Order: sequence, then C-alpha cells, then structure tokens
Amino acid sequence: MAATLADVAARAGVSTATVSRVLNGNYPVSAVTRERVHRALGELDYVVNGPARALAAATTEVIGVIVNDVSDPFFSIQASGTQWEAASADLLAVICNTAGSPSDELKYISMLLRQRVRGVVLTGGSREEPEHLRAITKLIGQALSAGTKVVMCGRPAPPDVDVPCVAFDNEGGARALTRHVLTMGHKRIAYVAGPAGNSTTTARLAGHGKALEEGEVETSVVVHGDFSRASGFDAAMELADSGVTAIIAGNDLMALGVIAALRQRGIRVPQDISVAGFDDLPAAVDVVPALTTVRLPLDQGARRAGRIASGVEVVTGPTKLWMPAELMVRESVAPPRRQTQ
Amino acid sequence: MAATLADVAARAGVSTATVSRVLNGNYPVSAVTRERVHRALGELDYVVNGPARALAAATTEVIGVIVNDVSDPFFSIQASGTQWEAASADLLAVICNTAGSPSDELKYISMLLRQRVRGVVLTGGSREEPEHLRAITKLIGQALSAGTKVVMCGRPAPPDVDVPCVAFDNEGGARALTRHVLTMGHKRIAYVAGPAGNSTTTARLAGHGKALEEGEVETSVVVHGDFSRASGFDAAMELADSGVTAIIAGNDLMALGVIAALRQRGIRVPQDISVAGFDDLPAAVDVVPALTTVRLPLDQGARRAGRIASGVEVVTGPTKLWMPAELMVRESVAPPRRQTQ
DNA sequence: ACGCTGATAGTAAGCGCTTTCTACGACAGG
DNA sequence: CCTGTCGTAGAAAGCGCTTACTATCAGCGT
Repeated sequence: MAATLADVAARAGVSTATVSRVLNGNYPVSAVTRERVHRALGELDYVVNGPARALAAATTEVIGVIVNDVSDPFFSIQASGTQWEAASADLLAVICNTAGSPSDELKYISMLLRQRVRGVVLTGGSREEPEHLRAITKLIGQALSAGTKVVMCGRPAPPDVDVPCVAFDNEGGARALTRHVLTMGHKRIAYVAGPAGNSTTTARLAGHGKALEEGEVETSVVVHGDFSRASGFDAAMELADSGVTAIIAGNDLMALGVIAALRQRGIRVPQDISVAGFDDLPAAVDVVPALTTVRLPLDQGARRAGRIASGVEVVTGPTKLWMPAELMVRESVAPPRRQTQ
Repeated sequence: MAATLADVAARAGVSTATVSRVLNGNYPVSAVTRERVHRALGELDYVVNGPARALAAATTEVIGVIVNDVSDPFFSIQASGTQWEAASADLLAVICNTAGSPSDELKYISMLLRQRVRGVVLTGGSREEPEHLRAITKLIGQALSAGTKVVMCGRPAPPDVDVPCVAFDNEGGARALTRHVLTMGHKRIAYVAGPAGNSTTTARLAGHGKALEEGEVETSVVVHGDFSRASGFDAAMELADSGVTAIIAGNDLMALGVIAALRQRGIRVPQDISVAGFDDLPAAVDVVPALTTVRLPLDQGARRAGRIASGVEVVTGPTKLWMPAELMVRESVAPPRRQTQ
C-alpha cells in the first residue's frame, strides 16, 4: 500500500541507496539528484518504514518510561519531563503503567527490550522483594549488554547493578520536614507512611526517624497507607482521636486525604492538628490551609533521566545524581495549642 | 550480541521456521520439538526482535496517543485510560505531548505513522486553523489507507474525515452548569473561557451561551484564558471588581486560579462571588470551598478510544460515541447576597 | 596520453523475522 | 503394495531499509 524506497527510487530514476542517502543526509548526493529524489518523495507521500529502518540500522527511535500510574501527578510530571527530553532528541516515548505490580513491571521491561528501545527510565518502584530484584537485575543486565540504556529515576538501582540513578533526596526532605514540625513545638506526632517495602517510603521514613531522634518527642506513631488519597483519609480517621497534634503524610495525596478526613470529623487544620505532606503537587497550594510540604525537582530529575536514556547525555560508572529537596513552609503546620496540660 | 532465531534454531537442532512457530503458536509443532525449542530459548535468553518481526509481519504492537500535556490531569487521566486498554491488548502506548502546538501535533503523527503503529488516539486539540486542519486531514488519510486506526477523543474529526470519535458532552455540561448558576439567582456572570478556536472551548462556550439565553441575565462577560491555572488567576484579578456575582471557568484548573486570586483579594467564595469549574479534577473536592463543576467520564472515554485504536473494538462508519456530562454540585456556587439594591 | 584521485551513484549483501511452498514419513484405504 | 492423507518440519523468498564495496566519470599532474 504505502510507497517504499524502491518506489521512490524508480520514480526518481535512481537507486534505493541514493534515496536512502538523501533521506539520511549522511553521504554526498549532487544537488540535482537530491532535488529529483525530493520531488519523488513528495509525489508519493513517502513515509519511512520505521521497523525496516530499525532492523537495518539496529537501533530504534524510541525510549521507554515505566511508572506506577501516569494519572498520578507524581508520575505524570516525571513522564512529561522525560517525554519532553526524548522529543527534543527526536525520539518517541512509550509510557507504561505498572500500577505498582512487580510482574507488570517485568512484563513491560521485556516488551520494551523486545522493541529494542534506545533506553528505559524506571521510576516509581514497587515492593523490592528479593525475587523481583533478581528478575529485574537480570533484565537490566540483558538490556545493558544489548546496548540499551537504563536509568533509575527516584529509585535505587538493584544491588550490584551499574546504572545511572537520579536520586531525589527523600530522606533529607523528610528529615527537614519533621524537624520543622518539631520546631513548631509538636511532641505527639503521627506519620502516615507509604506502602512498606517501597524504597521511597523507606527513605522518607528514615529521614522522619532521624529528625525524631534529634528532637524531643512524647509520642510517635507510624501507620502505613498506599500513597493514595483514600488511604490517607482512612488513616486520619483512625488517628483523629489518638491525641496527636500533627500528622505527617508520606506524600501530598495522602495529606489531602488526611485533611479531608479531619475536616469531616470537625477537626480544624492546623489549629487542632497540623498536617504536612510531601511532593508539593500543584494542588498543594489550593487546599485550605495551603499544604506545608517538601518539593522535589521531579521535572528536572525526570528530564535528566530522559536525556540519559536518550543518549544525549552520557554518564559513566555507577553515577548517582542527587536532586535536592526543598522544604515548602505554608499554612498547614502551626504550633500546637497548649492543650489540657 | 543478542541471540537470534537462528541461534536458537541451531541450538535446538531445528529450523528457524520451527522456532518461529513455537514462539507464535500458530502452527502445530510436536511436543518434543517444542520442548527442545523452549529449552534453547531459555538457555540463550532469547528476546524477540520487535522491529524484525514488525517488518516481516507488517504490523507492530504499539499504539500512539497524542495529548497536549500529560502532566495536566485532564490529559493524564485520558492517557492512563488509553494506555491501560492498550496493555490489555498486549500493546505498548507511546505518548506525545504537543503542548498545544499544531506543528508538534503533525510532527508526532508523522513519527507515529513512520513507526507503523496500529492506531492513534488524538485527544486535546489545538486551534483548529484551516491550514492545520488540511494538513491533519491528509495525515489521517495516509494513516487510514495504511491500515492505521485513528480515533478522536474529546475533539471533533476534521470535516469529511471518517473516523470514530469519542465525544464528551461539553456543550450539555456547560449548559447545565450555567443553568445551575442562574437558578441560584445570579444575574451578573463572567465566563473565563479556554483559548479561542479550541474545539472544547467552543463547545463549552456554546452551552454556556444557550443557558444564558434561556435565563434572565443582567450582565454577562466572556474573557479568554488558556486553560492554565495561572490564566484563571489573571482573569479573576481583572474580574474581581467588575461587579459580577459568579465566575464560571472553562475548566477546573482555571477555576482553581480564580479562587486563589479572589482569596488573595480578600473576596470570599462563594459568599461574595461564586465560582464554578469544569472537568471535576481530583483536586476539585480538596479546594475550599469544594468546587461545583461538571464531571466528564474522561477515563471511560479514553479507554473506549484505546480499545478502538488497539483494534479490540471495531466500529464502522463515522461513529460518534457520546459520553454524557454530569453536573457536580458542591459548595463553590451559592446564591448571591442581595447586595446594594 | 595515461593512470590517479575525488566526487557520485549503483550493486548487493544482509538485518532477524514470518510464511508459503515443498518434502518427508507414517499410516490407512483399496 | 501403491497411492492419497495427515501431521510435521525445512527451504527459501521476501518484508523495506542501510551500508560496505564497487563502478563510473571528470579533471589533473606529469
């Protein structure tokens, strides 16, 4: 149906090699010939056959991005940044939603490898069980030995795997945030963490823990959600009467849920209970009270990852690219009322 | 580097044809042979070469999705739905951000066509200028004649183009919303529309206009934003002192901006000015006051589009699939104060 | 004049897979 | 026993491109 190089060549009265050359501009072709080829190209509405080119040239113009869920702003911001960088390298980006499922993650990586993508960006990350880690390590090994770039974005590389790694300072951010809450005078604090085992959860929890150790704390409780708004809501319903004066959520989505739950219970934020989040999603400024949270340069990090996966930027060795976290002090955290003491 | 079919065949002591057959399971192979091939496959860590297969089979396992910006929830929700459906058809989804630029849109469609994707979902949509329309019509024609499915999602097909079209009832939703505002007693109303020329803007504006005609209105003013929060903010700054009692925004993002601006000006929502949005983004319930808006079944529509583009669902003729809008009455619209009369 | 060089263009050998067509036993029917 | 069938497997011809390698033809130095 579609015109092929041979059709164009015939029409222009040249060989396919010549057409290929004017298409790729990697070999001198005389001006008149080039002109003739261009005309034929236009007249036939020629469209390069990507798979054929990929087969012959042994390289594609595609990279892959693996996220938990593009409809979650945390990931969509990253996906967008990566896609953007891919586009400026003239590459397409295929985006895969794992919904946090390790098996889906493996399935998608295999599919991408099968497509011989130029590079893969792995974001998010699921429970890091040994078995999964082993499987993913093997896939990464295959990818690497096939020349496919692999970049971790916001998650650690599996042990003994040498891939560049865009690391957001979750621990530092969480520590600064909890320290801020402590500084405000809170002594009874609840932390609504993300799913256990998740590397992001772990890092944030660690930062939180360090800050707690450094401060004076009466009560500290940790419960686990799953990073969804609903899980934050549920957690807050439990926590509402526990006597804590501050609830720190593992991400903004859960913080939003926490605020909604507290409001529903008639508890004022921050007068009765302070709430903090993490990520600084766009919505953080629209909530009332505006959310005190931690900003991660997700877009920047993802772009960096995208540039590496696209081959625009070359890094060597087991490079860890640290992206700093920034505390965003707004209104949802205030000093506790001196209560019942 | 990577093992090929021939390597596997050699190792299993069979022909490549046989290996191909056990891989695809589309031809009888005896149990013992199959077993031997499977072993060889495993031992060599064989990974199918997608481009080669695509070339030989003249079909890929990929669809494309074109959006304005995946980091905008309006689009990320759609992208996610489409991707999900693609995945359940074992296809990958490449996602392209046009940032609303017609030329980028054309560029991406060409790139997708070059990749010989199975189908393309076009969402969003930019200014629909004749020239662009013509170009896009041509590309769609090429796609169609190459057997690539094309589906419009939330935007009209160009004139004389026969493609299935998932249509959200923007006009009906806008009409219901404005009617609701009028019912509450507002007579001086401002509408912050999306970018002029955009088909979604036009439809919503039309619905708004019809409702206005049906009601009693003293003042009505329309200004244009660009669907971004910032543009809503700016518009509201202008409108704050205009004496309107209600501001209807063309989407939730702008409504959020409007609310923020009004708050900054010390104007209470909804006591002083009511605000309404459109889309029912997740954040709509977290704002204070909760946003009265219109819900569009974006996810459902996008999934439908994804299924069509994947070839799972077959529609024939110039089918228009209407997706209903639903008015979400919350707290940001209230009766106007009887003022200064 | 003659071989050389440099600039262009053509030839053809793949890239790794799918698939049609053919080949080969084994087995049953006449 | 011969032939027609059925069930498997192999041979080989592409799919549409890229890219050595080769060929051609000016122009040039000697």
